[in-house]
Amino acid sequence: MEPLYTPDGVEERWQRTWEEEGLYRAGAGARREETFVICVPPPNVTGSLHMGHALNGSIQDVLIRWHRMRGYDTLWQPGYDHAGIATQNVVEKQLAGEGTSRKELGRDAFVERVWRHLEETGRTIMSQFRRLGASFDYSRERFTMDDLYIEAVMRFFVHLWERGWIYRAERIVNWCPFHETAISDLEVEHVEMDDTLTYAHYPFADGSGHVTTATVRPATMLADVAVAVHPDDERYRDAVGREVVVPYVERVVPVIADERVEPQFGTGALKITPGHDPLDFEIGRDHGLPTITVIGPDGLMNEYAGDLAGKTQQEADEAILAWLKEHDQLEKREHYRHAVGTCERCHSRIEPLVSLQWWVAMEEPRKPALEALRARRVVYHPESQHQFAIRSLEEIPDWNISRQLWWGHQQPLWYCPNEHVTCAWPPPQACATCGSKELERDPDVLDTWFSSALWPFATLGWPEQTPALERYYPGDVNSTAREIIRLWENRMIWTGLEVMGDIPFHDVIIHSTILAADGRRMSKSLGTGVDPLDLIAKHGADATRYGLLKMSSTQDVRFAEGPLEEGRKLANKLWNVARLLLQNRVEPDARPRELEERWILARLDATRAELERAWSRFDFSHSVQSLYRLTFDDFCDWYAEAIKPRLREGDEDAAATALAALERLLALLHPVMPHVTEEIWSQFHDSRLIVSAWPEAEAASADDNAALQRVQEAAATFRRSGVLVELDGDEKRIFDAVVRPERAKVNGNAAAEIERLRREVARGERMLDNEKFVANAKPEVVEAERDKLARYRRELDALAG
RNA sequence: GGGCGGUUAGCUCAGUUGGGAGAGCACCAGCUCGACAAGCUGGGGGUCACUGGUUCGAGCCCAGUACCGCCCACCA
Repeated sequence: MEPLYTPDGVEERWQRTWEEEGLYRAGAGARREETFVICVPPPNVTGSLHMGHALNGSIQDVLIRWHRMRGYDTLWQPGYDHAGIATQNVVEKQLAGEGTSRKELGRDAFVERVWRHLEETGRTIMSQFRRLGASFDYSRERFTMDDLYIEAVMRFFVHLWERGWIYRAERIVNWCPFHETAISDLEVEHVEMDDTLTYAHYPFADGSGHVTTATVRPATMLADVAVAVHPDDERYRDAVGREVVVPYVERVVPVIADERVEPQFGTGALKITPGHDPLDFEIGRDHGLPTITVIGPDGLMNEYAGDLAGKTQQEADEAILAWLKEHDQLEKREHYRHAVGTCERCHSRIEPLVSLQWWVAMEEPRKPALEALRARRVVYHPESQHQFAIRSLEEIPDWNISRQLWWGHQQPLWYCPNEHVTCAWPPPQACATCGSKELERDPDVLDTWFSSALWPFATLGWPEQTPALERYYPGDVNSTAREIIRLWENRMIWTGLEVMGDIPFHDVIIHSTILAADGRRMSKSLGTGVDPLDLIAKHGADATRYGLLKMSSTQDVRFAEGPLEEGRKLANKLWNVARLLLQNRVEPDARPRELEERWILARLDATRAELERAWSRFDFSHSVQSLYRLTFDDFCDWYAEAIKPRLREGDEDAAATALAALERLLALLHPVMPHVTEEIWSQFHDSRLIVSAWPEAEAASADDNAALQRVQEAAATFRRSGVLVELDGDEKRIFDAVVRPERAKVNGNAAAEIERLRREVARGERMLDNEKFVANAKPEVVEAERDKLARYRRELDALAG
């Protein structure tokens, strides 16, 4: 063994070995009936490992490896999401680069092209996860576009249809003019943009003056059907009920009153354009106004735009502005900064568009999920996110599930010439209503999240009642980032309750976001991303896992390399103490004989308890800190130093107990740092640590702990002041072994130490003289103060006397 | 505009029910001891964002202010 631990080669070797020996497989090493199941948030099939994956992978792997060692039948389910709009976007961009487009290719050729693209560059993340040491059951990899998975999606759709929860409605939706598809509210990204607010006169039809409205999109005036004001707005009291003339198109429309108009904004008069604005759509609907559409799905002015048909919106804006100027109806234009909806994939400006879409009515399906959250059968961590998840379900809108895309699950809906709709799977032979055989399938595909919502049970074989589904559903934990609570987590809960009759997991971990060092989000487009694979290459997978876990918490954290270096130091320290202890090849023996042996076994057990407590609460940051302290302070600095003289004398008991203690230390560290621990383990075991037993709880003696604490305090006093506190027996022996007073060059300062103790004594006396403190503080707090005062007085006497 | 979180050492962050202000890194000084200089020992460094309140006692509880971040949102 070399003195410097280098993870290169070692880590890859174990990753191969574990997988080849089947130790990653579901159920490997199981010694009990209970299962422990996590399904990974399926990454995009075209994606590559980023910091979020690496952090989340580390968290999940700690839980999986810990439970595997505890003997559970574990399954960590891997797989990929087809990521409809994202993947289609990538391929469309390629086509654009080749001077062609999906429309030129046609649907079948395009989908073929996507598959080819995935064969070349898809499905790479799972191998990157392997390099992190993630112990997925890779043999069970699933993809949302696998034939069996498609089957599940279709069957689930039909199930919802039969429940009567799927309906078609014409509504205003978020339309992406680049992808030419509707997207859900959750896929819209609001971005602050500079804009211009145009104030235009709408003359009264009777020629007596005008009302002024403000808009950022003059082109939409062509579709105006009213002007609305707030009912309590004094300025427009007389205007309500009269008629105005819309500029350019010179259409006569009413002035109406509606409470949803904000009197403070602009002029307080709002032009109503139901075809192109969500608020206007609602107001128009409630007032029985018609809907006019002048912008088409391609973002250009359509045939209802009269002489502006075929123009871009910008051209239409300019034409209308020119008209307003010419007719002296342009009041002013002013700079205006506001949030504009954009497509989160292509960043095109969202076009609110009235269109016919399919929806899932959420009123019924959300109920059991809400109940499960309220009853805390499913709990989000931290608590604030649990409350958020509940609020999200309380306010959940109906779900627009159809997307006008080609890459995805085509809806199992067919239309006959008589306009009947048939929903069926497998594909029907005839219309369910009229029996017509002329069926045409709905071209739309489903929202990507529709298939993701089925992940916990579809990956196990649903709708078939497979043995895997029987055994591994429901699962236990799900771990993810904040932003997909609504998109994914809540949906898995209601779909699980709906078709499986049970929740998919009982705990949801919402982990921190790792920000770039400057506090901005890590993102490819900003160039602020840090590649986890680079970190692994530099520090090793163990150190990277350690560092990321250290950075995990409930709040966002700025990325720093310090914690990873800490992890590397820990691996190296462990490696070296193992070198020391493995010099004496004896059988490990866990029967402690001496004080320091009883003490280190007690410390190991205390850390075991701390880890169990922390991991049960999904607190990983503190757990790795416990491991660091245990290894450096307790194991190396005290225990290893204390037994060195005995090892030198050839004390076989000391060597045997030391190896037993090392075994436990390796076991405790394994879930966090699997590679270095397995490598050391293999030096004195034929078995594999990954499937070895997690240490059992042991009884510990408080006296041993107190004795060691006396030695540690004596050491601190000696090092600070040069004063030797009297000790005897084992305490003296350990003190001599660790501190080596005969060789120590103590730069102690007794005078300063005496001064320090005097201050402490004075402080203690002040507190205990304070009657209100003694009367009001908890008895144990007062008692602790008395103890401390007594100790400081004792030490002061020893030094000064 | 609404909701949530943050502000503690030069940096990244802990601080569990109110009672000694901490860790790692960085910095300074001293140490080659039977594994480890990627080591060991010691040290310097803080108005716990600000203002007010409750309390014998506040980093922690309450009210407010400032700044930062995230999520949500139909002020045209």
